[in-house]
Amino acid sequence: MNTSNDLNQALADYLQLSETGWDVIKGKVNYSVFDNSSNIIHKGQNVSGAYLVLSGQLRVYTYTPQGQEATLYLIKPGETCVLALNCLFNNLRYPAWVESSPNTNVAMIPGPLYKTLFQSEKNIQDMTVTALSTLVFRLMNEIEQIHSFTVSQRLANFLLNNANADGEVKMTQQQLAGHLGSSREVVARAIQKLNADGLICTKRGMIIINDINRLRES
Amino acid sequence: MNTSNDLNQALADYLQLSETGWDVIKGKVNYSVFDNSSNIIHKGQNVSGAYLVLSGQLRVYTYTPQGQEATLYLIKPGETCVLALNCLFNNLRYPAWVESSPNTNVAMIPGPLYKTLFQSEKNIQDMTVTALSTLVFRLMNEIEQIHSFTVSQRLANFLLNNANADGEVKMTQQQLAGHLGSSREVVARAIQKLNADGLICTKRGMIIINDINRLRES
DNA sequence: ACAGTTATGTAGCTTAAGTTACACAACTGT
DNA sequence: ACAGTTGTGTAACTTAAGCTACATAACTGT
Repeated sequence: MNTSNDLNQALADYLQLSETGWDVIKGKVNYSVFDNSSNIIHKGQNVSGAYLVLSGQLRVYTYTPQGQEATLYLIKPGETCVLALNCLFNNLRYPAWVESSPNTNVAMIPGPLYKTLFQSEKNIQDMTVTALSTLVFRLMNEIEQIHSFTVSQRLANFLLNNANADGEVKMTQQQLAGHLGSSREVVARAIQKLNADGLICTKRGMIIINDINRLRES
Repeated sequence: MNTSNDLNQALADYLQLSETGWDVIKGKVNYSVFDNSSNIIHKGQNVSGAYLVLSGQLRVYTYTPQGQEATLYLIKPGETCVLALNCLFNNLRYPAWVESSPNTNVAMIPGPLYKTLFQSEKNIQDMTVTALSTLVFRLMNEIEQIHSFTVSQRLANFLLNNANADGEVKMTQQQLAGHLGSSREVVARAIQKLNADGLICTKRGMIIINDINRLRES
């Protein structure tokens, strides 16, 4: 996916606009192609529009008071950056950092344009509200998890939710710690335990689920 | 606020609908008057519409795995129940319990009607998106707080944010624990410390802030 | 092949917070 | 006034999780 036509088509597929809606933004969408991993937004920046990932992946993260990165969430193809929408509708500055994976294409619809679309395009309304509500549920669920479960249980949960088809999670322990809001040592301890029980096995930069059923119950 | 006219007027003030918009819902809004504290929604219930608090207060809560209540948030006059909106737009069942304070008036706009209004009424769009995004920020902030601060610091924060004009927070320690997602004993310990340092003083069912500046820095 | 870098495994110490348990104080209703 | 209920104060114990520290393993580039 590299030609301008490809990108336009991908965007159109995701947005499902009416003809008049499409006319509004035609030629005004800003496409960015990131070949390498690079920073896109930094904290405090003004949000210029709605970001829609066409391919690749974006990572949204903040820093803990101790100075280590803490990943908030990942944005996959077809998804928008909810925080950016938030900022857009409330005129706030972006509260986090965003970094792209290699080979990532992003479409940016300028803020005023997006707001115009939002007023009349049913699909944009739906996408916006759905994105926001999904996040609300995810966050509430996470708060509940933090209060109710140990890091070990949350790790098991995270692995189950983020494993690919082969049962692998390709992340370093440091990255896992970032996602769980904990430290590498604590995560390593939990991994060690799961490993000893034979539920998972570890490789450099990845974890492989051995026994998905027992991991679910752990 | 008790006559049907009063309620209608209060609703109109909050919604700021166009004339056509108002015509759509006229006579179809369901007003509820709760004189005493009573349960309004229970977990798993289908959400019938958008709830707008006209006076009094609603409390949204779940239960911890240990069986104790954990307050998620309070809904004050002029605010809607965001979780209900969420459920409405995603056809989900309500994930928590809701209880009213004494003397609470609530307007319920049936779901289909609300969705119709949402498509064209700018103010309803704004209210909905604002309510959702505000919640997103609050939740993210809370997750950050949980990871970064002690219960004592979060308590201080909570007291500062929820004190009335006289610097009082009229809640029992059990209720405070519910809001912080902790246990009464831990909260009592934190209170004891703040009390010993002279930052607050305690009465049965309430806490009074003595030194707001030092509490901010604690 | 080798040096440099990044990731992992482990140990020991410290502390915030959860848990259990109970005495006592303050309200409530009759 | 009294019994019952609800809220508060406090102590002792246990544990998850954070922090420091370091050895070793696995990659990377030249």
